[in-house]
Formats: sequence, structure tokens, C-alpha cells
Amino acid sequence: MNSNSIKVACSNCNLRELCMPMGLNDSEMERIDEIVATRRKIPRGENLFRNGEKFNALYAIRTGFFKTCVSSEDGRDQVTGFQMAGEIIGLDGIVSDHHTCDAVALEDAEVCVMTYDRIEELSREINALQRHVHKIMSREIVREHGVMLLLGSMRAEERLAAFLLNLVQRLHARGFSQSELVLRMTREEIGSYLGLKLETVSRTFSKFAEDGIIEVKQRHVRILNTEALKLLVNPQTCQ
Amino acid sequence: MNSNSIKVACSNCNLRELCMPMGLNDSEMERIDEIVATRRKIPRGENLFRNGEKFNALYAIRTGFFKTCVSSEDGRDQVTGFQMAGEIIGLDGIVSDHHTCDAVALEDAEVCVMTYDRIEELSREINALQRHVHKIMSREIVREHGVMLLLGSMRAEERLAAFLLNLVQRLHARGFSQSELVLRMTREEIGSYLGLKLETVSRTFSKFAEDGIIEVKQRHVRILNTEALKLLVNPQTCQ
DNA sequence: TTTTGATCTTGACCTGCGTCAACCCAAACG
DNA sequence: CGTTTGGGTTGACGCAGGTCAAGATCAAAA
Repeated sequence: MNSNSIKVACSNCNLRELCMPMGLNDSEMERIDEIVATRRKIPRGENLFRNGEKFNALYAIRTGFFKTCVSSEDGRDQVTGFQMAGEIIGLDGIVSDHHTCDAVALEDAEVCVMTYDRIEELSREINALQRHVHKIMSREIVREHGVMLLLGSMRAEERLAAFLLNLVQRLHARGFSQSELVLRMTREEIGSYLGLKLETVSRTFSKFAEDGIIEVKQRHVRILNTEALKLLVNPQTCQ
Repeated sequence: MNSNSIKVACSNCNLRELCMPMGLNDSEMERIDEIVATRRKIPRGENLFRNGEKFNALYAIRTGFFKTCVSSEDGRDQVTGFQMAGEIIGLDGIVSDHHTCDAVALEDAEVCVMTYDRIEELSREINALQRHVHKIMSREIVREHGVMLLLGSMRAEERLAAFLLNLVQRLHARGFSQSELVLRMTREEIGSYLGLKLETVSRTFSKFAEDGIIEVKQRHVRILNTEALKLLVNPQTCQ
């Protein structure tokens, strides 16, 4: 019984509302614990998985921050998302049994490794888990719809405003400030995600700062006027 | 026993490889048939479902052609996909129990209504179905990654080329020509999907036609030079 | 402490696509 | 059979954001 063995259990993980189904009875909870085969630490800058690798597990982020990105054959790169504690990555691998994107840790991270076989097995027996898995995938589809809307129809300021609001909202749900955040990614990565060049991201940050909407010092951002950001994203509605 | 009653069965549907799992034994196949509760016809221009409506079923397209679109509160609109026979729509509704986008028939269509409760139930018992459902959702996630790459990093010509190639490829898989297609959507809908204005779509079609890559007559498109299109999408690679 | 390399900022200029407007075309209809 | 109407095309022009280049800033290494 080393110090790790008690920690590897969803039932006493403080992130369980984020990545596990709710309303389980004790025996179900016990079984769910079996899903997490092992933990894995990923130092900043390293890959959790790479495009082309064999898929065999989903990962629940315990600590740290990731980006996922796809790339076309000719080297074009697109960040498809930023993931934080409690979120699940690896869903892209199910369809072809191989991962189709890269997942890179943007800070030292630790993930729970959940083998897909075990998830399949258990979700046949525990209805709540089955539904939960479906919901996680559906949520990802809906999130991506939102990104498509952003990439397809918003201007630079709107994109960056939406991005910041989304980030603080998710951080807030994890107990962090509603108005202050530390960006774990570079301007270039933000730009890639938002379909902008890094210079445009930088300029837009400066513009927001000039307008008194935010304060920026390198990767530290303080939101001074949330309403103004919301207004930027939804010009007509909030007037 | 009316003429309809024999038709409502996946086991003798010619689209079954497209929307159902493979390698089932007879008794499993029989059970799968139960998934399709009913069929529904949607005339051109009508909605299969709308944003906000209660979710309770997924739909397999039997005939016809759909678009799905999301819209922001301030009326911005984004086409998130075009779906054809054998494809499944409605996955967006699972996460919140309500649909989060609109599905509109672009030509008279018929869908198989598969209630979600029944899918859940059966996929607990039939492993192949469970895996199939997961794969369908994962495939949608991967598809959307591709769209994000397109929207985030491609120029107009590249986007339209990728769009055309994707369409013919899917049509070809359904037994249609590799080089000829009839667009079921307007220039504006193509533009919305690709993050372009309809004028740009029209101009780019004309440009392709001038360059001898395609022939366009209204919504009829004939691809004269597939390689040129591929080259546009992947400038470096295919040289 | 200095050096180095990565990241970020800012300016000047350019261009791809959006905007606006006029016109064309074909199917639907009285 | 002319008219209407929704969709498509094309041109002229402007601008948001890309490109290129020069510094600034900061953290890690030496």
C-alpha cells in the first residue's frame, strides 16, 4: 500500500463531478473506480498522444492544461481546443482506432488513463455511465459547432472576446477567479485556435487594453469589463 | 400487412452498411430492426428538428439531403454540415436533451426515426451496436476537426476545392459519379459552411471554370481535373 | 551577471475577401 | 407568353487582417 494506491480512485477525486456521472450508488461508484487503470504524468511540452498512434484509452485531465491540434499533410496546423482539469481527451481516436490529432501538455500535467475496452464494458452495465459517455461526446460535437460559428462568421475582436469569456467561465467553474486568468498558451496558439495570426491576437489584446476592457501583462489577463466583452460577442442582443 | 410494413427493416435496407454496424448475426439483426420505430418524410425546405426542441431520437437519412445550422443569439448563422443518405443526424441533442441546431431538408427527404431510449437499451446488449454508436459520434468529432482546419487556415480556393472533393467522394461511396454532381444547396449555404460570402463562392466557381478545372452550369458541376483540386487543398504535398 | 532564444509588441504596407450595386437567368406562375 | 422571383454572376471599391520587419521583454542558461 504505497501512497499512490489510495489516490487512484474516482470516488474520492475532487474532480468527479466534472468527469464522472452523478447519482451513482456505492457499488456502482466502486466499479467506476476500476475504469482508471493508471495515472500518467506529462511534463510541459510533451505529447499525451500523437496523430497516427494506436487508440486504446480516453484520458481525464487531473491537473494541467492541454492543447489538441490537427494538421494537414502539407504542414498546416490547427489548434482544435484547449482542455483543462476534469475534461476528457482522446475521443477522436475511437472511429478509426487511431488518434487523429496531437495532444500536447501546455504545463506539467497528470491524467487518468481509462482504457476504452473497460469503458465499453462498464457502460453496458451502468446506465449512468453509458449516458455519460454519450453526453461527453455530444458535448464535444456541440462545442465544435460553436467554434465553427466563431471561425465562420466572427471578426477578430469578437473571436478573442468569445475566447476569453469561454476560458474564464470554465476556470470559474473550477473555483478560479471570474476576472483574472493566466494564459497557458502562446499568442500563436491562440491565433491558430481562432483562425488569426499571432500579430492580430497581440494587437487585439492591446486594443482591448486601450479600451479599458482588460489589463494584459504578458500571459496575465485581468478582465475589467465583462459586459463589454459580451457585447462584442453578441452585438445586437445585449445592447 | 400494408406495403409499408415490410419496408421498415434495417435488415433489408440497402443503406445498412452506411448507417448500421456490420457483422451481426440473424438474431441481432432482428433486434436492430426494432430500433427504427417509424419513418418520417420531410418535404424540401422543412425542418426535421429545430434548435431548442426536445431531443428524443436520432435520425438516419434514407433519402434526400439535409443541412444543419447553428445560430448565435444575434442572428448570425453558420451551416455546420451537409448530410446525405446513410448519415445520422441529431447527435447534438444528447448532451442537453434538447437540439442545439436546426436540420433542414434541402430536397424531399425521408428519415428513419430511432428513439434514443431504444438505442441506449439495445447498445447495452449488442456490443457491435454500442461500438457503432461511439464510432459515429467520434467520426463527427473528427469531421468537425477537419472543418476547423479548413475555416482556420485555408484560403477561399482551397476551401471550395476541399468542399467539392469531399462531396464527390461521399457521393461516389453511394454509387454516384466521381466527377459529376448536382449541388443541393445555394451559393449562400456553401458560403456559410465555408466561412465565405456567396459572391466569393460564385467568383471562385467561375475561376475554377476559367482554369478548366471544373464545368459549372447552375447547380450542375462537372469535375474535369480532380488532381488540380487536390493540389489546391494540399499545395506542397502532391506537387 | 551576461547571454541567448523564445515570445510578444508595434509599425508600415499589402492583399484577399467583403460590400454594394447592377444585371442575368431560369423556373414558376398568372 | 410575358412577368415575377429567387438565385447566380460580375464589377468597382474598401478594409480587416495578413505579411514583413524591427525592437522590446522575459525566462532560462551559462
